[in-house]
Amino acid sequence: MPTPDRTSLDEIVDAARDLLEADGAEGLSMRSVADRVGVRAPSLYKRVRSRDDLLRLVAESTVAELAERLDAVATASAGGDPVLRLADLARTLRRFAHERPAGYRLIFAPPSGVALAPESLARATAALFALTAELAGPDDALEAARTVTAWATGFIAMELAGSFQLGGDVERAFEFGVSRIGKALARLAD
Amino acid sequence: MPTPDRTSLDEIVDAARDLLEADGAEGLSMRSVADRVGVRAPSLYKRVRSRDDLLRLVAESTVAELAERLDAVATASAGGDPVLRLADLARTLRRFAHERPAGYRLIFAPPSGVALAPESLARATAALFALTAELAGPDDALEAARTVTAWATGFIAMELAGSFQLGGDVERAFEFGVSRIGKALARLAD
DNA sequence: ACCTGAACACCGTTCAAGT
DNA sequence: ACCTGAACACCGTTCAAGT
Repeated sequence: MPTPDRTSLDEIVDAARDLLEADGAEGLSMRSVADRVGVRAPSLYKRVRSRDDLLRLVAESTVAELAERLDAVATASAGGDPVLRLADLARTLRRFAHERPAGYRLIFAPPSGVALAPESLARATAALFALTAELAGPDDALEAARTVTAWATGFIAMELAGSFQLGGDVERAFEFGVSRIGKALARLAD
Repeated sequence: MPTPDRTSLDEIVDAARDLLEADGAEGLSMRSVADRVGVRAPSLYKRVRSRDDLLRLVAESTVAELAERLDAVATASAGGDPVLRLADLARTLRRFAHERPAGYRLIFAPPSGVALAPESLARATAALFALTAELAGPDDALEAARTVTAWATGFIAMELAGSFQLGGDVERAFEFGVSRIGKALARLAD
């Protein structure tokens, strides 16, 4: 005789996401997630294949949210100065990382068993890609997008890890970087 | 009655480093390290405070090695074109990351309980810092160093994580990035 | 069809007992 | 002074038994 469902995949992923932000990756255990949704740990395996699979689902849901936000900013600024639009996009990424550091890290520095679908990351960086094509021209668009993405994710990763230890103004360093890189891609002097 | 030492801190750190590169961070357990040096896991606690402490020691030894390599390259190229010297330094960092990906990640994306001494990272980036001061001038030296470090570590992190999924030539993207950024810091056209 | 308790093989870590 | 086995409180995961 079938029993009524006591939870759902969505509820599990949301609980996992909350635990991840509250307690970090090591606080997200199958037992803690199960506790939060009101079942026992073995029941989770009816809906996810493994803990890594659950982490992947959290990463997918987080990257989809990030993509939406980046798209919204790109749309709102459409037609403006590309160098300034690039800075807007980079600030949006950074703001997202500050709001959801653990989820951000899960996307851009996933543990070995967790891999996003290639399309998911591509969708999130599509707005950026369009902008770098505009800035650097179609021949260098891919290289330019990789340069910006590498800088932004590297900057944010170091910031979140507390690696900027020499003092100075982190905001200023961010603005310095995005402005110089934006201009370099457009080959503008100064 | 004292028993003779059956291992040493150096031997433990070396074993941990080898296990880290061979099996990743999750393969580095106190029991596996103990096995490798021929004692039981509880004995390790005579020489390290915790597993995180052991990871920190591995990170410190790795970053010291990296610092030596970067210094050697910087010394060898002293007096040359600063933009080319910067590219040399960046390639050296990338080569190190390819040789020792797990150790590299431990330095630039350490887990939450593992923190390098501030001086260690500063010492490793000293050569880079000197070069960016030369390129961008003393007023922007810190911001310039952060821009280069962020780009290089971000690029390598994405490469190691397999995040460059749109095809294209990763070597070309690396050379494109370092050359554009180097010139941008020096404010050179093209 | 979903959920559960019990169990297995692992962890990091502590500690009393051995030499 | 160092090393050990035993133990504790955790893991992820499997599986037979319940409803």
